[in-house]
Amino acid sequence: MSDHNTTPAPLPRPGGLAARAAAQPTAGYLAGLNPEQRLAVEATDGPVLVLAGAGTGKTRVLTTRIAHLIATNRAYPSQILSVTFTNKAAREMKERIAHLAGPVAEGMPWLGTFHSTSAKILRRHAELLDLRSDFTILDTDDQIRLMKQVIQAAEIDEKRWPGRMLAGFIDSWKNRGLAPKDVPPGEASVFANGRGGALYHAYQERLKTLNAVDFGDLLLHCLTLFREHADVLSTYHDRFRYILVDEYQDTNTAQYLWLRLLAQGRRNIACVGDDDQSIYGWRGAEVDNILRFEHDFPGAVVVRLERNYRSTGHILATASKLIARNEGRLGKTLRTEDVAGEKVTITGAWDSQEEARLIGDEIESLQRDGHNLSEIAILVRISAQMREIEDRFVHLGLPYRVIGGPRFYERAEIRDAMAYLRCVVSQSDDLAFERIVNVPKRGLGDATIQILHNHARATSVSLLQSARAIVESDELKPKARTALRELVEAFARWSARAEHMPQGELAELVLEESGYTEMWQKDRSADAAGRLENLKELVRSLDEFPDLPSFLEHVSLVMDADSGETAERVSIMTLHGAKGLEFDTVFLPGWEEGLFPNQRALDESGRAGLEEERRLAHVGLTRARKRLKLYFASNRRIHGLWQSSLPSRFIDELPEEHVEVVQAASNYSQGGYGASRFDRMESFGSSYNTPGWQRAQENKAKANAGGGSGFSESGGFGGNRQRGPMLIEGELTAKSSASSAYNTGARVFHVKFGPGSVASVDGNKLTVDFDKAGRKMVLDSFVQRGG
DNA sequence: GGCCCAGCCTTTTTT
DNA sequence: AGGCTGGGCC
Repeated sequence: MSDHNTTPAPLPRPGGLAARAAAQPTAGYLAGLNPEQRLAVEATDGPVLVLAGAGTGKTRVLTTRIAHLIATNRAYPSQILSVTFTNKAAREMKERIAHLAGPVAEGMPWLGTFHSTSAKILRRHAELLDLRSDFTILDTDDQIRLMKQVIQAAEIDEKRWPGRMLAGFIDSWKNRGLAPKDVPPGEASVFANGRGGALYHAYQERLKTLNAVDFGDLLLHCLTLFREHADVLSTYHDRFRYILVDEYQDTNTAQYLWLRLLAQGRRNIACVGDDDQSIYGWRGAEVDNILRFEHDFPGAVVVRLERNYRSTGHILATASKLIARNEGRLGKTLRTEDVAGEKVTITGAWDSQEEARLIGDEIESLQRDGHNLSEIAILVRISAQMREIEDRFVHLGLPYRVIGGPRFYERAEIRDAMAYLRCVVSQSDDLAFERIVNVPKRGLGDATIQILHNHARATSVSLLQSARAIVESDELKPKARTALRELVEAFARWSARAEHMPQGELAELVLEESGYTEMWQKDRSADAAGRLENLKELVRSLDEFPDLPSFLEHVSLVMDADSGETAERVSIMTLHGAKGLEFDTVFLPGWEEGLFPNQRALDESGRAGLEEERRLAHVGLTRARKRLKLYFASNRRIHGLWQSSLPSRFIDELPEEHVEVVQAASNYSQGGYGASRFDRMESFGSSYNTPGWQRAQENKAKANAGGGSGFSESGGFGGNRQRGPMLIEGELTAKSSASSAYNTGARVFHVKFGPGSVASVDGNKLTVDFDKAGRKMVLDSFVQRGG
């Protein structure tokens, strides 16, 4: 261990727990750890990297380490910063610490995700970043809507340059810790013919006006805070005696910088991860962070956990052999003391429907043998694969559950309801207001919203405030005006009620009075009932929170609702979704070239993409405890078209001695390509005679001839620039003529009503006698002098 | 302003 | 094939 670590300052004893630990030289919580695990727990000071292979007790090490820090008096629970990626992981850790160390875990205020921890820090120092401490956190949906507005305001063709694409660029910049000014000019110009950087800038300005941040900002603003306010950073250095990081291989650059700034203080940082399970490169994770750890944190202790407690011999050997093909890895050799168990099976099917049939049959037979359905999982590469499997299971009456999919809080009805509540809480949440202003339909369409926007922008107020002013005028037609007035009055009423009413009850009232519930009650579509059910569930969950704002914070950051359902069902999920889970029996369908490894990953990231796909395969294989069953189909429908496909190269990479090729015993199979294929896997082709195989070969030849090497040589966005550069400056702040007070008798011009004379003035409201339209009440921001 | 049709695009997913 | 978006028409 490095010698330059500061010994932690002595702490007052946090009571009974410490006393207990001091009394017993070998504390109970250390019992049962293997030597490596124990080292990982007891190497408390200085940087530590724990390379924890699949199933080697990673979470156990993390939680025991925390218990150890507390029990040996090294830190209070509140002095330990512990970050995870997902809420699920954070929740699980909390539970396990509570189990180990008792209720002290309740006092771990700094155990959370990168994002929730960042949000907590930002709320304390919001003013240093030009934000109010009640800033809103936008989700992806809000983000994209805002991007669209920014793009439109810049008069860029939104068809050519969609908001979602800009969101992608900005997201990846934020993942790399780049503020608008830091984006390399070359990259910034990639979007919208050179205007990407300006749009990023404009987007950030809009966020600031809205007092809002997006997910990326949570980290980015923290970086700014830490860098520009050394005094603030040093208070966190004092506070966080120990830092722990879960799934370190998934950190992106921004998170890495965030950690490094915080770890500068005491250098007590322990990162746990597995480079072989890094599967989020496509969203900015840098495997390099873990590969470079010893370089970044000199003197680091590296502990390898290689004893696998999960899988039987054949399964583990298969997974190890596969992942050994990767070059960019730190290298671990997993071993088990478990029995060899069943060999891994590989089954070839004629097509994806037969594949689904075979899996269904296999599961039914397992079920007959008394296996628990909740110990069976089917892991697919892409969600689209789920459908055929689900169809088959429905047909068989086999209970299943799809994990992942659209999350509760992402459903439209929940987001609508949330938008209502956000407006009740905050007068200035324009995005929320815009979302629900015409839901249910009130006859307030684009035209009305445009008027609201114009006034809001001209007078620097929020949309809701703007609406309040406009209903006092004749700007809108009577119908729209009445509708808007009702809405404005309703919000005033609800906000007043919010003070004293339990939030569940309030939500119910809002949904009722706004007509939102009624809208779904009247809806004849099949899922309307489910949506109403979801709304009820939302109202129920609201009451679990002390107040509305804390509920809203929870929803923005903890966007998952664990249904907690434990009924006996087969689980179907993506390989990504399966990380961290384990099952007795795992089915892995779709091991075909193009699907897995996924062609797009190969096209976009080349060799690195292939290695990531292989890691994904490794994750899939290591989810199984006792039984592992791989499948490939010779024909699969992709985007509606039947395509023939070759078995995945990953199948060829599996060790023969641990794998058994199963003959698909179905009538639909055209022959026994399965069994023989594996025998001759080194020499593709020649002796195969089944139609499927021949088709596959033809297809392969065609693909090769067609220049489908997969690697695009261009790297260019050049070529298709058609429009010249446009003006960028000032597009977002189109202030209308600076209007202040008009005097009685002044001549004014109104776009809709034409010329007229001011009859009287009341603040920003003018009564004007229009030459043609007669007497109208208008807002001064809508008229110009003259006429 | 609202409804209906046509065309588009399709990985993986968290916060 | 299918779900969503955008545009055009009433």
